[in-house]
Amino acid sequence: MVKERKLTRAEQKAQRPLQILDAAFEEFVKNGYAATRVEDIAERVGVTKGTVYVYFETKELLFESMIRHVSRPFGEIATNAETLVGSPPEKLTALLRMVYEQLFDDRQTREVMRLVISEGPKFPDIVERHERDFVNPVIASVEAILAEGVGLGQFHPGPAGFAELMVAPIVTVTVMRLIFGDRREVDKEAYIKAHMELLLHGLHRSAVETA
Amino acid sequence: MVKERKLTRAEQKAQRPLQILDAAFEEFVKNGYAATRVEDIAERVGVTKGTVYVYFETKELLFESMIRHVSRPFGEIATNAETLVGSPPEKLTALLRMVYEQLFDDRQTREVMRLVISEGPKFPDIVERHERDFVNPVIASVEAILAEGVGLGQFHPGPAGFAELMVAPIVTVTVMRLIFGDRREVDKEAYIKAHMELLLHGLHRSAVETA
Amino acid sequence: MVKERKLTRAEQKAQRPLQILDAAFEEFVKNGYAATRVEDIAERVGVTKGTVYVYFETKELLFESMIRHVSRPFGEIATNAETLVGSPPEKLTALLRMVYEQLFDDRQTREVMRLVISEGPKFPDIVERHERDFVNPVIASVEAILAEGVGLGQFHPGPAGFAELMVAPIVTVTVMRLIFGDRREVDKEAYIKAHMELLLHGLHRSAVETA
Amino acid sequence: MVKERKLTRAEQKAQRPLQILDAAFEEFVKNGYAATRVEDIAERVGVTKGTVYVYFETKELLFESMIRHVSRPFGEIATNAETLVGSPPEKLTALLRMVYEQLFDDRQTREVMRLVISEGPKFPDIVERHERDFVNPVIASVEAILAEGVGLGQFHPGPAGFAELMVAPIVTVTVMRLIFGDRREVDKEAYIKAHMELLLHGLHRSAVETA
DNA sequence: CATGAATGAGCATTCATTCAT
DNA sequence: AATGAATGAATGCTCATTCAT
Repeated sequence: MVKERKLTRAEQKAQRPLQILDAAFEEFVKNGYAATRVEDIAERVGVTKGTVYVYFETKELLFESMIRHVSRPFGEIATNAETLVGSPPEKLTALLRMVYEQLFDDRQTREVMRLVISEGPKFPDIVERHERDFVNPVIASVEAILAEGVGLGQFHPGPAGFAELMVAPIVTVTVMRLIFGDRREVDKEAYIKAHMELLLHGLHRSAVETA
Repeated sequence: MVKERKLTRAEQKAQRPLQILDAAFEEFVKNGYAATRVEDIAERVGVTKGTVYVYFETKELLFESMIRHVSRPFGEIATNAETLVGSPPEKLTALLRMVYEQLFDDRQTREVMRLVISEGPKFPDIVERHERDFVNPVIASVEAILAEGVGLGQFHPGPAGFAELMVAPIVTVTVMRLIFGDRREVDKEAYIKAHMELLLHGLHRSAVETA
Repeated sequence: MVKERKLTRAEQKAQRPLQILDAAFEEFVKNGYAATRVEDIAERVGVTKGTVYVYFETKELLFESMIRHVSRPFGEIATNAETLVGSPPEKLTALLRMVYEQLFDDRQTREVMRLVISEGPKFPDIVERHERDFVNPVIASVEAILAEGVGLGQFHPGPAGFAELMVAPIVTVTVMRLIFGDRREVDKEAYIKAHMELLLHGLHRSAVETA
Repeated sequence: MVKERKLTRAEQKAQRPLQILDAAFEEFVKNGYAATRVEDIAERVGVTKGTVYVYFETKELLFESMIRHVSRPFGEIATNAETLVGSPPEKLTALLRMVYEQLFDDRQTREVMRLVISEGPKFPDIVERHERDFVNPVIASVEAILAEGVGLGQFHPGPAGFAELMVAPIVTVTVMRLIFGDRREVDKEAYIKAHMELLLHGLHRSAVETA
């Protein structure tokens, strides 16, 4: 309220599309594409249906714009991955922490994942975008570190062949959060610690023990 | 077509609900709950809209019945887990193979997972069922083996504290299959092998090497 | 239950149409023509929809048959009216008591009146029947007595010109019963007494007093 | 048509609900609640189905609104009754003339009576409203005059105990008009005159004669 | 006769979209 | 830009009616 006073008319108008996109995110996440009413999105912003159509031609385009809108931060991971320092295990640990933050902690990214799963068949574009902007960069970053580790003789080439395995615990805990919400809480730090131990040392005691 | 002649009225009638459930599965999977038309389900069976309502009172009940219908095989895993023999690593490997078959290979279970993710917020019942009939049994079976391994001094208590970590690669590859379909094919056997190696030995070479 | 044992198959079958008509009466009265489901009528008899169609071609014909069925006793009044004895006031009193019994006390006749009012526009036949079998005979009987009374110099020709006036209190209390059910109970005997006094003596005290 | 040009959007909009209510009255009267199609109401106004739903959430609410709409003038009788002057017989006569105008002459009120009779079981609210706004005020007004007449020694306490008896001829002729329409025309003035004579003097000649 | 599965026309209601103001 | 009245196509659901068994 106080802030809004500061905005000029012009600024406020410039905000409209963004407000609509944010409202659209909430509604589409709550109900899915088909079950969401344009009117509910408008209501959430405090405008009428017609206004939404001033900025977005159709509900489909609004949906796609919204996905693009909330997908913005995705690309950063790849960039940041390049700045990591330390040994491969250290870099891997650091990178995976970034993925936890991005995928598990960030509600928007998490819910985009739900929408990609549920609306993907109807909106191939968002699947492609998700692959290009999120999956591929993450996989590439992980692979780079794995390759380095293998090159240095620190990582086994076997499990290192599938970057997906490294991020799987993150994907899984995220999916469970999508499905069960708060009903199945996890001790995040303990989970991450166990995840890292598993990655680096495996379950087998003899292996580590003798090290 | 030829077969149909053989069916008596009574037989045909007994088939109807099953035919409708199967058709409903296909349509709900393709479009999601809201975007699926009862008429399309009927058409797929070769009957008219009204016939669907002879067997299912509402679209919602049809959806829930369909989920129950295709969720039948879930319980078996827990039962079979108890019959496993061998060392904990062997049993774990065998169990995870069963999960691969159930979750990754079986289209119905895979698609139920999609529906649980997308329609869960609207159908809390299917989330509960999925937790009770699938997630919990699998987790419990894995935990039993992990506990045994820890008890025998073969498994580290650290990573063994989270059964989710063991199945995470399966969940992840399944989710990716849901999202990307055939676009991102994986060499399943190589993936499973890497998965098992990772679980048992970890990435770290020194560990294994020195063993 | 016990009674039914006595019925032979044949007898029971002969009953079917009557049972259906009775059930139809209840349902049509409860919901009106349009809002009544043939299935509910069948259910009330303990048969299925199809059975109703064995005996009645359409819902409309069933409705009309039902009206005819429950309208049976109407004609009797006219017959009985002719057997009345006594002075015109005595005969009028006796006749009106018969109308009270027929119209106000008898649930079937009362409810037929409701149906004539509500479904008359759609079923002109039942209006005609009601006029011919009920209204006209009653009016004619009243008129005959009034004419006799006027002829004998006992009744004023003025009010005696409208037989409707004599039965109006009965019609009115019946309509109120249809509308208000038990919510507005009347002391029937007191009402009839007041009705008769009004008819014969009017409200005006001077008139009676000086008599 | 010509007029419409003159209406501004705003004016037209303000008219819409009223137009719809009027159209609804005609259709509901013609067919009853269940057999009336919202689309026919819309068509009568010259708009489409959807427009009706802009103003009325459901068919039921439209029906109830319509009843309220056409029941507006009911309350006036009670108010006007208080302004009557003259002797009790004069006041009674004047009051009953008002009831004739309201109930018998006014098509809307007459048809509301039909709807109360036919739809009352499904819409208890309209029965209550009819009782509160129409029946009770009329009865109360009549009773006040009767009480006054009895108090002045001009009316017999017997028949004066039931106000319903005084209005019964009006109710009856109205019901007959509902049922038979124009088929059974009455000489209204002669009927009213006979009605009044009956009320005040009764049928019995001796009574009046000797007065 | 009786059944009940199947039909299909019908209807209430919803909602994305348009457009005059 | 913003509104919101109006549209009309769509869709869930109902129910009178039919007919093979």
